[in-house]
Amino acid sequence: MYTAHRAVTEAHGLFCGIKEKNSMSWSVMVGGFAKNGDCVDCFRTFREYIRSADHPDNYTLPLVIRVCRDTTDLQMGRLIHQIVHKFGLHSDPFVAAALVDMYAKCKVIDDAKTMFDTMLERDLVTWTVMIGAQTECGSANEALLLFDRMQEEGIVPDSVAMVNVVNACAKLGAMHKARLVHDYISGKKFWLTVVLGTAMIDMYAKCGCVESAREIFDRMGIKNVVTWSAMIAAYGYHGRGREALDYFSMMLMTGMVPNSITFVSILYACSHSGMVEDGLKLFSLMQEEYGVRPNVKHFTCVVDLLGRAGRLDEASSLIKNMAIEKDEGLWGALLGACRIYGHVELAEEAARSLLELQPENAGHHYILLANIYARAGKWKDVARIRELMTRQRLKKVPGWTCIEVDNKIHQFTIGDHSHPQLKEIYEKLKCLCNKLELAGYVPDTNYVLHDVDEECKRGILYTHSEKLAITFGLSATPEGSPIRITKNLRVCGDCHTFIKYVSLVANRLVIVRDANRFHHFKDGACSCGDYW
DNA sequence: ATAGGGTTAG
Repeated sequence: MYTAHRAVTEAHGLFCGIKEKNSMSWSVMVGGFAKNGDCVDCFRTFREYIRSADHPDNYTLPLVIRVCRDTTDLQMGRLIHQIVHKFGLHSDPFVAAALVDMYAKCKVIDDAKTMFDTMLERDLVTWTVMIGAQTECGSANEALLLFDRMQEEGIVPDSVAMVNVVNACAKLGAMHKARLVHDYISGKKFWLTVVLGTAMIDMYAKCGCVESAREIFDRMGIKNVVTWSAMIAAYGYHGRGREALDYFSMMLMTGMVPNSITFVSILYACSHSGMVEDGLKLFSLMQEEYGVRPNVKHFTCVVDLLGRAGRLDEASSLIKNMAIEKDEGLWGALLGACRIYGHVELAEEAARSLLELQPENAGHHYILLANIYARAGKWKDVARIRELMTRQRLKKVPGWTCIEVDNKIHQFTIGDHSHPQLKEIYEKLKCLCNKLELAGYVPDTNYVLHDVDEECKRGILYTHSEKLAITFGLSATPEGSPIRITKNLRVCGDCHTFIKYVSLVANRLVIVRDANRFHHFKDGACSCGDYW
């Protein structure tokens, strides 16, 4: 009773008074601490339990494993896995599912997979956890294959399982697959819970179709703050700031209280649509009316907002005066703005602060800085940066682009020649470029940082994965149908121009999902207003 | 009076 009311101190008092504790009393106490978020007390009680009992039971173990998951304490997780082994409980489906989930959330997919593969009996939850694990660790494609395998083995999914499948589609941005999954959900008459509905909104939005996302939204009887935030975010990253603001007002009118994430979504929406004043107003409203303390993400949105509008000094002083810890994304936003406006000095300052944080994708930031130097014609500095990168063995993350054709996903990666039609595609791309150039396209070799001649630079631009994917898409899909591509990095300026001309010359709608947002290309223009 | 899986940003 006490643990149910989060009165864990009282519960512990009573617990200490019990002379002969059985496994049930231990598990209630451990679970009580776990529910309350007291991970130190939870682990301590668990240790006492192990010491006093002959062996731990399979009720208590999942509880502590879950705490390891929530705190991503892999070390503790592995220790508990050893205990599980020692007592031969690794084939218990409850314990095993908890372990798989813990490994996945700690991003060690190999251990999750080994655990899953060696299990004797897998039930719905175990499969669901593993499907989620693959998505979590960046193999959404694998997740969808697992879902097929699960069905082959006769396991019938429920709505929680479907949330994980829907998430995999969202991560992939695979529209055909999304439609198939949607049909499946409708056909099997799953109860459209708030969570499943919200996940589907997110899926459609991330597959590039806000309209379908909205249809789901409209049909949902019950919506929570997450549902509204997902819809607002969707309009935001599709560059439809006006509608994001409309939905935000509607949300307030229904009496729904926005949270910290809602404000990140709406601020982000403002920045992507260049609605500076609206964004700044919301930033103060958030603090004054809703008592939401701005975190580093909110500040990043505002820096982005100011930076894109060219108000670099305000952005930079906002960063200087803020009282919370600065992170990679924050400085990255400032650096990005410097790139747009060619502000070399501020870029150097941002890059210096950024690199002090020893970021994981240092290579990316160096490249951004090198881009800024290149634009300013400072080739010596470009060379210096490249040398630094070589010395530190920093590599550029290889760019890839995916396109879904006939329910199959084709991936194009720089330097990867595995696509069977690649030679043909290169020929077609050359031919396409000729047409585009006749229409006015001029390749922008400023985006090539290698110190080679103009002709070589043009050659390098040819290999950009989005160009290959689009060329392939043009011939592999019916005339007039939209082309949807997903890529892992941001579109380069030259490819952005290239795609504009494709939409004009081939008369196609091209929808690009990049690392940050969506671009809808139509009749030679892009929805981002060349601002990304 | 005890156990494992789910949604929004970046």
